[in-house]
Amino acid sequence: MQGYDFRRLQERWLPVWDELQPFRSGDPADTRPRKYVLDMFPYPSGDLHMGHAEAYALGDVIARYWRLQGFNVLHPIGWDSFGLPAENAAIKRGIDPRKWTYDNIDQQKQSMRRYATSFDWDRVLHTSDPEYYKWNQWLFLEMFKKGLAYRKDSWVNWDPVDQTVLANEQVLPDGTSERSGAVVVKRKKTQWYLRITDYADRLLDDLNQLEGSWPSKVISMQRNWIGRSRGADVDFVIEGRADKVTVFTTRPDTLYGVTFMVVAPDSDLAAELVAGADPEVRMAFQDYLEQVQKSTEIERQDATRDKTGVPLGRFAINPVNGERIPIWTADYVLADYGHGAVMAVPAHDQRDLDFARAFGLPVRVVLDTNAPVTGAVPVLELDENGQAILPDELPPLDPAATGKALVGDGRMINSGPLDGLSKSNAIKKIIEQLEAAGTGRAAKTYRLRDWLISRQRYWGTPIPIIHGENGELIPVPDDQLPVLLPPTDGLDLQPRGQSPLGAAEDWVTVTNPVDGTPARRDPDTMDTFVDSSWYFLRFLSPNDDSRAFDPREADKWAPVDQYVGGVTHAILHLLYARFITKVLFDLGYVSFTEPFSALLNQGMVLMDGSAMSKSKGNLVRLSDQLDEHGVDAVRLTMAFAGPPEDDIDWADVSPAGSAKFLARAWRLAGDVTSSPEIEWKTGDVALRRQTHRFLAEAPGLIESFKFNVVVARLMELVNATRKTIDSGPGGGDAAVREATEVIAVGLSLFAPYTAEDMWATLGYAPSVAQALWRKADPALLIEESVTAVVQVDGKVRDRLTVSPKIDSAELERLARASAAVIRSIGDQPVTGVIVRAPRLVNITTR
RNA sequence: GCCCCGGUAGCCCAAUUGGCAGAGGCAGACGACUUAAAAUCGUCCGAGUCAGGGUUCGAGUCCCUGUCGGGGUACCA
Repeated sequence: MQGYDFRRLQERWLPVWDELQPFRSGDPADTRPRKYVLDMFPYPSGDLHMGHAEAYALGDVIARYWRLQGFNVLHPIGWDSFGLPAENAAIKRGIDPRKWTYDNIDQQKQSMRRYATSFDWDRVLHTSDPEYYKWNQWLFLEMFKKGLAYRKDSWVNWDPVDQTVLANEQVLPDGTSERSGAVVVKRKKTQWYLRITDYADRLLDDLNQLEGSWPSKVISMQRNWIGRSRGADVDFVIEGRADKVTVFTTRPDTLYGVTFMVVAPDSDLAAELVAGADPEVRMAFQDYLEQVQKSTEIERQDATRDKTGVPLGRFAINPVNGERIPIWTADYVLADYGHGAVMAVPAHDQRDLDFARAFGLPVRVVLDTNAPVTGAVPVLELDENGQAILPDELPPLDPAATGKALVGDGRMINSGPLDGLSKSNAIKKIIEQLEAAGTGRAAKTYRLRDWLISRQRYWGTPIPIIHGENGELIPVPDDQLPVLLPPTDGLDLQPRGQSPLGAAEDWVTVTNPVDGTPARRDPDTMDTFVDSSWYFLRFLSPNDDSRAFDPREADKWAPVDQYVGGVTHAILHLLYARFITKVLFDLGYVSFTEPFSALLNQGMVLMDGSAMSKSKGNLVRLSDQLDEHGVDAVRLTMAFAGPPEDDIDWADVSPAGSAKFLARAWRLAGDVTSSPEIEWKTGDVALRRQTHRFLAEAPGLIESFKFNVVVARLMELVNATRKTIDSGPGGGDAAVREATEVIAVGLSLFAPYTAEDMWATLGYAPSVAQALWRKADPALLIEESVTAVVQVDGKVRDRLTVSPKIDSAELERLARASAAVIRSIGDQPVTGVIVRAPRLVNITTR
């Protein structure tokens, strides 16, 4: 007999699976219950790498597990194949982005096949196929018709390297582009947006449903990103202006402490207010605005930077006390948050205080934070002698002098009718008063902004809008979809800040479908996150050319039962997919509001403590690993390395060790000498118990993603079986066959080639992929005896072998009779006995 | 700055959720087989759970403080 040779196994079984196609899910006569297991689809840049290998190994464990449990599992794969890298590669090397993209897809497809991923290859999709992006355009037009897609002239994030606008979500916290790494700048542009802010409350509140099924980290990141704050809108009369200006504040209780107002320099409001001011003021404002616009996101977001700003020479009237306050402009106020204007309360807001101190503006305390809050237990500070400092001896509250805004709770002062109230009571009362007076109301606002989806690049979905001569926006009629991308011949794809499509004259020039007058196509393409926001639905009927997806299939399969992917998409992709799902629900196309019922985030694969990269010289090539250790060993290593959400440092794990274990398991099958018809009952009881304990435990471990523990249990079972063969009843024992069969089925989750070969050696055909998980025999799970620990004062003094059914009184009697226990108690009085039958007795003497 | 997560043998990780700290692997040592080596098989070596305090009959597990590491977020009114 030959030794374990992973190359031979791979060559033997791959053609068999191709022939058998055990992972097809589309049989309408299939009556098994269904599960939808989805891996995030890849972007086709080059071949698969170690990160893909981890993600797809783990997703495959879950898909194969549910199949073993008797489910019809939908486990599809496709490619997120639009996007800038294809276009940039095309520019750099002069190849058509189509060729680059589809060549890469072919390569990845072959690698996945070799990697033994259990995908349903009948359902493959590529988002760059016209058959796919047609439905992107359909979705866009559905949203356009509902007012959810709209154009807006606004300051946008501009990537000066890729020469395109970016969504807020694509700008990293350090102000650089997540794609190109360039420092993002602001430009004013008319762009297409999707009205995700209309869904902010639902996107936030529905996260509660996902609690427990999604990683809490992702949930909190999404909550943070949506960033709902509650407070009040307050209307301020502006001198010399008919309309009031509304500001949003989370601290309406401090309204009596307002000493000035600040508007965002890049807001329409600032421009309008300054228009009526003196020429010097206008000049100063212009200078300031230019200076602000020149600054990058990085500079702007540096909170330690000194406050800057200029007065606008205009005044507002505080609605609660009639005070006249100056209006300033400063870039610490953002144009697109709230109303682009704030009421400044320097005594109780650090930013306002910094600004007031920089420009000598008044500071008025309206909340005494030294005063005990009504109903609360006062916390007194102690002096150096440990004596309590009484409130009236505390240092005076003077933020103007200390530079520290008073943000705590306390008692309202200098606030007319609010005096004496606590912060939260004052907020309630002032909102009532504002509402009664008609000068304000309770309000909430969000950090989330509308989703900017237009891109000035070639390799994406054309936006299906025609611009009429008079600027009207006409949807491309349904029967003219898809709007195909023009060929790249003669087009200059070099980024120049305008969509290359605009230069394709034949393509861009059309007649107005309404009145036949000359018109032009919208030259922009969509953000590729639109493509990936609904692809999980297209998998359900990938070849349906009459609609985006078949709602009957959606009722059968969706939402996705288990989604698997990297935490890098915690905000972007997952938020967009949730949003689009809710839109499709509102439009009546689906009957659920959340796309992914459960989410597993796998960690990253590192090398020597950091992410792999060519420049760091720590790149581990997947193909090298597969050549050296084989597919099964690499997959097993991914599963065994630790909890799936933890990063794997390839330097810490041992694919060679995995290969050794697989060889050890595989040899068991060759040592089984009994036939499949053997009577299990005749087998070695100890091994049978262990086998059935594995059968009972493994499902719970898999379902809680403890793949590493399942592998460890398999190792134990292999060790025990080996022992039974070599130094027990031998390879002819029924328990050896039973254990080896269970090992083969268990291993099929992680190491399909090895498992398949074992299964054949054990005399079964055609495929372990079509086997089922065996039920554990309850009779074999009952232990005959257990070890009871006897403690004295918490220290273990004796161990007793007892029946698992022993009652407390009997166990206590045995424990107190133990010589070791009696010795250890000595002549101390026994003060208590805790009995947890059948495992533990603790006798206390204190 | 704010929010969240983590620290268990030299290393990667388990521990029925408050009940004997060790399942598994890597590395290491020794032995068997071999002319020898590899492969294989067997045996062994190993922390008292980051530090301090608290709750409890009992704490790796719960609470507090600190520390180290990781992540998210940051003029969001």
